[in-house]
Amino acid sequence: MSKSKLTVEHCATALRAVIASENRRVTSYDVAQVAGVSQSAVSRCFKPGASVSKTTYALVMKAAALLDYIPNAAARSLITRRSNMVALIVTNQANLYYPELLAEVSQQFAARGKRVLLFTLHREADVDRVLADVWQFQVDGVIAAARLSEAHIAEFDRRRMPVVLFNRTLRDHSVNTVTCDHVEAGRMLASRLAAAGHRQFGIIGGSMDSSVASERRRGAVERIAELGLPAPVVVPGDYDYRSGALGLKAIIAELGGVPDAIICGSDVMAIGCLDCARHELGLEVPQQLSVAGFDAVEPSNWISYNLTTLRQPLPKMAAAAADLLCARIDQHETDTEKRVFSAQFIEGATARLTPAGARTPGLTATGLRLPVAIM
Amino acid sequence: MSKSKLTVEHCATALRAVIASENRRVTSYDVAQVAGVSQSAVSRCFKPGASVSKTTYALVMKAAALLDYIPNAAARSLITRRSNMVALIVTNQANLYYPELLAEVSQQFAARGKRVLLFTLHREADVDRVLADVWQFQVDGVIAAARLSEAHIAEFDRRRMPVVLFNRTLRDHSVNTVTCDHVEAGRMLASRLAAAGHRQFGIIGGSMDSSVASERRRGAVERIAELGLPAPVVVPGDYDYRSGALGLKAIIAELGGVPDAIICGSDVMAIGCLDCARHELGLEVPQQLSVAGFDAVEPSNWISYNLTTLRQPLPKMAAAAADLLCARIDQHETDTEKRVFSAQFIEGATARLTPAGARTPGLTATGLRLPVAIM
DNA sequence: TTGTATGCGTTATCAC
DNA sequence: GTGATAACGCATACAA
Repeated sequence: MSKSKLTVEHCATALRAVIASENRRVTSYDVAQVAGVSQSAVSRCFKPGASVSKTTYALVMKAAALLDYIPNAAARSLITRRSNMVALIVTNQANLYYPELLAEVSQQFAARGKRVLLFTLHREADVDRVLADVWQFQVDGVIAAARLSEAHIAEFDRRRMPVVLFNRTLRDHSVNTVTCDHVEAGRMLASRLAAAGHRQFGIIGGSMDSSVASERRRGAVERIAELGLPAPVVVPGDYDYRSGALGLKAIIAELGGVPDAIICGSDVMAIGCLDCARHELGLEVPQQLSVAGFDAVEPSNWISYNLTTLRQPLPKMAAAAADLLCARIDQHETDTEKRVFSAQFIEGATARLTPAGARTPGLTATGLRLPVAIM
Repeated sequence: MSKSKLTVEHCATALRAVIASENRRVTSYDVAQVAGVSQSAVSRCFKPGASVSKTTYALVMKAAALLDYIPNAAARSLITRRSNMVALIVTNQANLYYPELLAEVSQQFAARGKRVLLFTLHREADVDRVLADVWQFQVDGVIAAARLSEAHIAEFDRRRMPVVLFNRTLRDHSVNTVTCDHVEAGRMLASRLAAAGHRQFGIIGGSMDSSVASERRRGAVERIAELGLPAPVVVPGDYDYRSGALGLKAIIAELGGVPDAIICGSDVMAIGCLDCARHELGLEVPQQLSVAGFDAVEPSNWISYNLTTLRQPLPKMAAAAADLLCARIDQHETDTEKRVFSAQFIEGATARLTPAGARTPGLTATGLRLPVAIM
């Protein structure tokens, strides 16, 4: 062990004692002192592409390690005007039904050197308080997976805060969005079911302020009308298991019989509907009733359900959201873009997907058979 | 509209233009200028219990509103040494199987004026990189719901970083923890099942580095031994649906027959086991086989499963974690405390919970009947 | 490549 | 109650 090394280490431990007694943090000045260089040299060593000599760098890193020095992100953000934090605003609902979303978003940003500050809404009314916090914390951008008003979006603009809406759209506003085409998904599902001969549909929607569920419903209703089928019975739902059972019973009551197919605004409701149909009402699914959902959550794939559903490409959507936001933050991109992904159809086994033909006549509520519809 | 008001508003709009042209942020100096007071007066107005006159306060708030001024948390934290952020370190697994956890923790801290910065681990190996970020971002404390080594905990101490371990314990270390008593839960489950006459157990554990699953397993194994029952067959699992089916088959293979009961380290595995037993192997549950899990995740309550399981009081645990951490942060509490909650038994319908008696003889693999065991 | 000097936006300390 | 002034810890323009 060389003499100079000994000196450096002694110096470091002595300084650590001083720092501890003064009850302050280790700063770049401390490192500079131990390393025998200036504070700016230390600063440069922690900046990726800076011009520092090999020897200075080694000295500084040695001293930093001895002192357990780590740059203070708050102080850095003050001058760089970059906090390397992004806000993720998410409703509890989204959190419960897409548990992967948080992890995906978090990792996509981590890979881009940014961390996620979490803002959960338990009620939509909280949005004002939450936004006030978002401004305070100096995040570099926002991923909003919650319902925001036009006024709120306008505030983002006013504060020049980059934002990407996730599965939300806002007409008449140039704002970055990443969405799954829920209208298309609803249409696709209706088409497939109609092609298999279903005529009378029931639809269990989401809560009234959920744009996702309402778009799915709209797509299905549109397509059913285009195909000239009887108007579906539409009942509201609350996105939960119980809603599925309640919705099914409400539809049967209103229709005075069992429909050919039930389209649910989410998998959890579809599973609730399915369990009710099979275990409470004793209906054979899909022989007497087809049931379909949306989202392809994990349980939809379990043997007991094997649900017919549509999958959102969540990992790709999270990556797209991170890309859009980082482009605005780091490359000062100003053009806005709307990235729309298609849902992927999962056949499952809770819906008949081929025409029943003569093999199983009389399954529809109306007793009428539809020729294979054009998809 | 009074003359002075007009002046203030004009002044504000003019200043906003200047600020925009200089491409800088709105600061407390700007507000002070518009309000006609000093910068420190503005600062005081935004500090909850400060001494400011009614009129000054009104002037400042008016000016702040006109300028869309919000205090900069980064600058504040530099001097107060408080960022009002806490880190939540969580594995992807925990995120997937306890989706409520994130929301609960986030809201508990929001209620205490703190925000959650999210750190997800996709591999345990990431922990070093993640911790480096935790230090950088100057969080006030850490909730760790991931496996941390003794060395890592020691680093928390060294950096004087308050930390609460969530569902993790570390022997020989005085550190705040909030846990569910998983050993007790495992024992409780074994007792109940043994009391109902089950003799031969199979256990599907969690992955080998999951303390939660291993504690549950240990509790069950201990209790089974205490009751003098045959040694259970223990196989590892991976916390996922597929592990449940694989585990069941492995147990049957090793045992050369169907055991009386399977205890799974998590609900998801229990559900996988259940589906395999019923739909692949054609076993009647619970008549031919009892299956139990842990966690009481939402699907465990669905009609198709109605699982016998144990619930962790997650909301209370999240609140306790927030309390402990905030006490250390805000009241500089130095004593450490371990808060242990009991799991709540959920009867469900996938396990026989009363002695079979003479009604259904010969159900056990060994054909022997156990007298009601002492709980 | 390196060191000096300055500013980021706030809170805290002190006189007044 | 109010206003000047000094930190907080870092990055950067500039001179050397």
